[in-house]
Amino acid sequence: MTEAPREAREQNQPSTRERIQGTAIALFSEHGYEHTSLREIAEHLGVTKAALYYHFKTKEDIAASFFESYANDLDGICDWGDTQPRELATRTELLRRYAEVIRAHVPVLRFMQNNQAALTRLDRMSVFRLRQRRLHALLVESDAPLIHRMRAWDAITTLYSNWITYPRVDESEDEIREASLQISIGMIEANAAA
Amino acid sequence: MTEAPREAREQNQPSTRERIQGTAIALFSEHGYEHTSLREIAEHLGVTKAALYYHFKTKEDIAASFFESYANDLDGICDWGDTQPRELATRTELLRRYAEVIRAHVPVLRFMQNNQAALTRLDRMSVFRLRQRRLHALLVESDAPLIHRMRAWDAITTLYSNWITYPRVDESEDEIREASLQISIGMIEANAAA
DNA sequence: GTCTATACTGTGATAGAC
DNA sequence: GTCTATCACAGTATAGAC
Repeated sequence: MTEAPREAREQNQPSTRERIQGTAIALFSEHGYEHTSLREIAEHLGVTKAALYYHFKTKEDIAASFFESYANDLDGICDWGDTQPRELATRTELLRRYAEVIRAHVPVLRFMQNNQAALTRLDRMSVFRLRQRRLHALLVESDAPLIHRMRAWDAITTLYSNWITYPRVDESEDEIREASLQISIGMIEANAAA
Repeated sequence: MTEAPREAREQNQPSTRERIQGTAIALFSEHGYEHTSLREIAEHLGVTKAALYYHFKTKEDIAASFFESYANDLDGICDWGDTQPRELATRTELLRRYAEVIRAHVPVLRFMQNNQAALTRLDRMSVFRLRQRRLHALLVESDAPLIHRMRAWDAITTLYSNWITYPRVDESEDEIREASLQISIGMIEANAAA
């Protein structure tokens, strides 16, 4: 449901695999990963538990499958970054593009934030962090002072953690996003100014 | 083990309750909360599962008990902050004190970061966030522009999230802590300058 | 007050028939 | 490709020994 069909064989109906993903992410978000049973997912789909095990090796494997699209988008940004000069303008543009990717994957990122332990188990967290480090390497020189490297790291984390943890009251999603981006860009500008 | 004895009755040996806490936080950190069974904890202590249930209502209750000391320390900071003028010098000092509290509770905070979902279940996460918001209210005026309020929020989260998520290589814990604090203070200085 | 013995329900997972 | 049957083990609960 959330995810666009990857291989649209008949273009008509989502595959069983995709239906499982859709139901799973909905229930995981509602009740949490650990408190959503496979029986529950199976019942929502009108199949048995064992049917799920045909499509996914384990329960954690279902969760891990959510990240494919996000990881691809992030790779795309870094690929672009590799072709650009290592200067401030490139870096602000990288952050702008990353903000867009985040925007398109908020449910997945929120799920990740809430279930880091489960994802670490399946070595999915390291895949995520590896990409985060690749982006980081584009935002700051590796021989820069610690505080510069750390500020670049914060520029990345700020961008999605505010979206998830900042205690909103009246503000719209767009306002949050815009302010996050401004703070994030401000941090690498501070690096460039020094 | 990690926690200082609260009520030192005989001053000699830790109580069973404290022994459970010590073993639990060690095993939770090693294998993760969800993948540590009560049987495992009980076996390490040479008691039965049921004995754990005498001292704690549920498994989640064990995890929740870790936070008492941290919460108290954070309350202490805010109590002090309430007596001070609402100006920049107070705010940098608040961050400095908070950094010290974090330093004393890194294992607990790391555990929290990794198991947000489990803690949300027991309504322990909201207790934590409530205190975070109290500190936030001391760092920024409630009618300040969104970007200022958000920057104050980032000043708080940066302080402990860098400690946990920043990909360290050679840097010592002290260097990380010092750099985090500097970035954090820089953010509320940016607020004051505007 | 502190613990053991025992049992219960529901979980993720597997093997093998259709 | 899907289902039935079954598994070991999880968290939980209670009765009762010391």
